[in-house]
Amino acid sequence: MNNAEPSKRANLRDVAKAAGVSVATVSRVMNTPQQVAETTRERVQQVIEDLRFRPSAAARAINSGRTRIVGALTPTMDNAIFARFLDGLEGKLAAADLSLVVSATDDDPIVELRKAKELLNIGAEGLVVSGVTHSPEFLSLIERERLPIVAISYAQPGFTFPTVGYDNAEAVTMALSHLFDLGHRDIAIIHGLTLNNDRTRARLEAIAETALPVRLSYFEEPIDVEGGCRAVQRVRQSHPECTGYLCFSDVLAMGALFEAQRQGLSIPRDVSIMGMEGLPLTEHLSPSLTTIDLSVYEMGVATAEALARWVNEGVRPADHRLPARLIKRGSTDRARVQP
Amino acid sequence: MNNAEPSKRANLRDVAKAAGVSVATVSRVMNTPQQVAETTRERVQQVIEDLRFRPSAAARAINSGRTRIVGALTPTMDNAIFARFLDGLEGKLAAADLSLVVSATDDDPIVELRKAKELLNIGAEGLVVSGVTHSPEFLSLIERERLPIVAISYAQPGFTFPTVGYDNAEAVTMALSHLFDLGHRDIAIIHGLTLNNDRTRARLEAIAETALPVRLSYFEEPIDVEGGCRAVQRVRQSHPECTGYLCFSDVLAMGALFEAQRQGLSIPRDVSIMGMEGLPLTEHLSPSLTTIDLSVYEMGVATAEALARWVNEGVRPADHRLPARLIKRGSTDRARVQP
DNA sequence: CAAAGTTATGTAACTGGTTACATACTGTCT
DNA sequence: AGACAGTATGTAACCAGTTACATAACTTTG
Repeated sequence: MNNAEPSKRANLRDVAKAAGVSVATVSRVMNTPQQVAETTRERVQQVIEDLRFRPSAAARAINSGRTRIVGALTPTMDNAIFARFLDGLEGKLAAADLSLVVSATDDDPIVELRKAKELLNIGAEGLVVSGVTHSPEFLSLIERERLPIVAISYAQPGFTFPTVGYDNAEAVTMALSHLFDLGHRDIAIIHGLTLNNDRTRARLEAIAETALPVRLSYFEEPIDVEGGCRAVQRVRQSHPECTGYLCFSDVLAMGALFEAQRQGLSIPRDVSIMGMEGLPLTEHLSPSLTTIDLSVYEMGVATAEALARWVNEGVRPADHRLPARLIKRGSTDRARVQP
Repeated sequence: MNNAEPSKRANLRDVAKAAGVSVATVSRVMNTPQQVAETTRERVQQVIEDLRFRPSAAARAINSGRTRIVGALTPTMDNAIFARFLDGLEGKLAAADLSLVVSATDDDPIVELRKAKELLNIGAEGLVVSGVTHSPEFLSLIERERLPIVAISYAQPGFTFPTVGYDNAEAVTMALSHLFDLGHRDIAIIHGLTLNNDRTRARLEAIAETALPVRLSYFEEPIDVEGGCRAVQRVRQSHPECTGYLCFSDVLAMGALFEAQRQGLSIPRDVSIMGMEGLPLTEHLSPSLTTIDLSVYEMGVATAEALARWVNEGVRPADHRLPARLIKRGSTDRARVQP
């Protein structure tokens, strides 16, 4: 009575044998059930359930050439902005029956290339990358594989791959103008590392070309709250005349706000601070943070739609430009009259 | 002269033919190169490069039975705590040559079951889930597939699957004791939705069993900054006598802090507020937030190590209990003397 | 009632790798 | 010189599905 089954997973042949039909019939029950007579279909279904048959993804993939997997290469996940983006991305991809593999690049092109290759090795059918600057090896890899790929956080119609993102120049100009309109003339630009980050560089270039009569000073720090704090310490030391702090990220802006308050500054009376991104959190700070909303969640959704159509239907998506919108809140106000 | 190649991707046979060797030799060049004579190996390597040959992941998987993919089912990604966890998880998994597919369940067991099935369908070799409460269908699915799986955020030795997490009861008791030691007797417990969240429920149960002579009132809100704000509004209305606010999440605590300050309360003079999780951000708030550090990043790393060993080497990991540590900061202090 | 059409099912080739086994070649030892 | 070991390579089966084509049974039509 020792029913010592090897307990191996059942395959198509096992099901066919148990149901007394051919493998083709079982395959049809699963893929085109209307082609199978009702009695046969029900019998096969029953066997499938009894044997707990689950078709092998690999075997399917080998025939269809499809894995239904796409990959996202982001600098990190531990950053509110990418977390929010990925949340939007995953939700919409799942609706299109695609699975999302995430991979952090740490803003290093070498890591990006390596991880992109790994994604291809596991059969990713499409990719999401951050920004439009990539290593030549990466670009040629994508090109020769003819891989569907979408670049995010950067609106650049006509780029090598479709872009889903905002116009960084427009967004930063909007921010600078806001401070200018409030009378700020000495402005500290607090930004993330420019190394391997074209979004930051694009914003800096736009700022550099401004026609507004403002005096700018620049402070580079890693994009975390700590970085925002340190930036403000540096601003206070080297450029205490600045009355407007423009941060290229809400995270930096939060750090800046906290540190400025810790230093006894009243925001916005003494100094105006603004961020960029539009994280939900910023609304609840005291004072609430003026920011440029970059619709990050929507970017995730739009990216998923674009990539899903390309991967599933072969339609290369058009560029998708997301609006940048000034959200005026409590952390910015008219500049104090200079002494 | 029209060299109209169909430009199909090269496969093993193509490479073998072009190099004038058998498919077995090409396969050996890729997997056990030392078995192949040097001249042959070099010739084949050259053809592989010329033809841009990339072995099909599906074909490999069909033979090895391995996909090198694992899945993580988290309630959401758009939450600092899971983002940080996933970041640690992905990094360590990548080092073990495993790819991470993420899937948001929205704390809904039905979605969890559906997405778990989808992960199995794409061939996930292992799973990460949040907490130890799951639908019976989910549990039996895991059991009959004998799938390596790790539950996080919950230390429970002897549970159906290995757990990597902290002791929720210990953590919350630590928090409550801290407030008690500071003289707080009327304490508001601000927590996330209990529905489908066993971490929250475990903390509530531990709190309910406390021997400390304190008067507790409970406020349930979604875990976001907004929720923290609303909770404080409710506390101020219905239980203004509370001097200690214990939030089960740093995100709630931030909202609570902001709202309390907005209502003109001085923290920690009028009210002490504390969170749980130990997000880096909390250190920089004004006042800095007292919290229970739950080593979330480390949890990601430990989970990756546990799951990677199980998936790669077949070794079912032991439970891994992470320390909960009180980080005393500026947002808590001695309770005002009651009038 | 035979020809034609429809429907259900089966056979076997095919996808792209891996690998057990067979074979051919080279060198060593007695 | 012949037996033997060791190395390099090839042949073909195999993994678990899909699908083109063949076939059989049954229905419809002239």
